[in-house]
Amino acid sequence: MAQLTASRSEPRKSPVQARSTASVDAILKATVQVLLKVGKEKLTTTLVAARAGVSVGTLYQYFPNKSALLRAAMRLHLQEILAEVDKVCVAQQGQPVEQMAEALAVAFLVVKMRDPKKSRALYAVSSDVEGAKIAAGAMTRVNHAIVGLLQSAPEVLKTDLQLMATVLQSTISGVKRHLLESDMTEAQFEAMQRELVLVVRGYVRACVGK
Amino acid sequence: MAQLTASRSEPRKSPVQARSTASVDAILKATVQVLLKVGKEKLTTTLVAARAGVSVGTLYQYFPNKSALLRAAMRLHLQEILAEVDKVCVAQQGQPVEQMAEALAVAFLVVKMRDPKKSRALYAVSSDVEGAKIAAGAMTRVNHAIVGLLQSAPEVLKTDLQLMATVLQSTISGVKRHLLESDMTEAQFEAMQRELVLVVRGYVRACVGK
DNA sequence: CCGTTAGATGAAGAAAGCTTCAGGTTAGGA
DNA sequence: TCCTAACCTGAAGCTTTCTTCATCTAACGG
Repeated sequence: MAQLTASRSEPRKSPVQARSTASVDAILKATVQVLLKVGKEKLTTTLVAARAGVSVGTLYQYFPNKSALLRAAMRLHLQEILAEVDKVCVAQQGQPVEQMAEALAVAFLVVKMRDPKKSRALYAVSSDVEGAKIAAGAMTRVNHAIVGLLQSAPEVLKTDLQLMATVLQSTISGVKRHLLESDMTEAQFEAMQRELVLVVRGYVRACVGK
Repeated sequence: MAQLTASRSEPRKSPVQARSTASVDAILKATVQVLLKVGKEKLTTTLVAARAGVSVGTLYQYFPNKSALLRAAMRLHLQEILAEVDKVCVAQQGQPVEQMAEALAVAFLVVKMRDPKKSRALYAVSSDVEGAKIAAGAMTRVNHAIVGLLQSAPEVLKTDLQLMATVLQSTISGVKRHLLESDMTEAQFEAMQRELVLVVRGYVRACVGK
C-alpha cells in the first residue's frame, strides 16, 4: 500500500527476494551492454533480457516498457555522476575559486572518462524527450551544487553565481562531450584536460574583484 | 551513367524536372517540421510525406530509406552552419586572437539561435550512429577552418593550434548546447553570450606569448 | 512437509512502420 | 498532336518489436 497510485511508468513491481533483485541488476547492466553493442536504435527488450540471462517476461515484471527501462538505466548513471560531483563540492568548500574550478573540471572529466563507453551509450538515451527531462534535472542539481560551492569562496565574485555556475558547467560539458565522442590517446586526453583547466581558471579569475 | 555504382544510400534518383525538385525541397523541409513536432522517435516516413504534401512513394523515390532522409536533412543544416563559420573565419583573418575568438563565439551562438528549434530538432538526429559520423565530419571541417584562422593571427601562440581550435570549439559548443536545450529569455541569452566571450578571450590570452 | 506467494518463462497476439510496385498522371520534345 | 520519360500515388505486404498471460518453478513460513 506504499504507493496508492502506482505510476504507469517506473517500477511495476518491487523486488523483495534476493533473486529478483539480482534479476533487476542484471537487466540494468545488460541494458547498458546492449546499448553499447548495438546502439539505442536496435536495442530490443528481448535482446536485453537474453543478455541479462532472463526471459522477456521477467523484464516486463519490473519495467513497464522499454522506455522506462532505458530511463532507469540513465537515472542510475546520472546518480553516480551526481554523487561524485557532490563529493568534490564538499571537499572544495572554502577554497580559492580558481582551485574550485580546476577541481570541478578535472572531476567531471575523470568521472566521465572512467567508463567512456558507458557514458557514451547512455548519452544516446537522452535524445529521447523523456530522457532529455531527466538529463535536465541532473543538470539542475549539479548547478545547485556548484552555486553552493561558489558561495563558500573567499573571494568576492562580481558575476551572478547562478550564471557563473551555468557557464562553468556548460564549458566543461562541451569539452567532456568532445572527449567522449572522439576516442583519443591518454596523452591527448591529458592535453585537453590541461587546456580546460586554463579555460576555467581564466574565466573565474575574470569574475573575481569588485 | 554518371554513377555506375549508385550507393545503396543517398539519392536514389536525382530530380531533373522542376516539380520533382520542389518535391525534394518540400520533403526535406517537412522532415524538419515533423522532427520538431513529434520528435525523432515518432517520426514516420508517412508523416513526413503527408506534411510535405506528397505520397510516401514519392519520398522513397528520392530517399532510399528513412535513415537517409534524416541524414540528408542533417547534412543540409550543417552545410548552412559551416558556410557561416567560414565566412567569419575569412572576415577575421589577421585580426588579434582575442577578437577572433570573440567573433567566433558570437557567430556560433547567433547562427544556432537564429532558428533554435531547427537546430534542436536536427541535433537529435546525430545520436544515430550514422548521424554521429556526419556531425564528426562537420566538426572536423570547422576545426580546420579555425586552425586556418588562428594561423593568421599576429600574436605568437605557444599552444598547438589544433588543440587550441578544438578547445575553443568544444567550449563554445558546450554553451551553445545549453542555450539550445533550455529556452531562455533574450536577456539571459545575452548574459550567457557575454560570459562566453569572457571565457574564450581569457583562454586565448593564456595562449599568447612565448 | 505443505500451502502460499514471489518469481520466471516464452510462445503468440497485436500494433506499427518501412518499403514496394503496378498503374495512373504530367511535362517536354519531335 | 503524340510519344516517351519523368513523376506521382497509396494500398498492401513484410518485418520487426513490444507486450501479455497462462503456466511452471522456487522460496519461505508455519
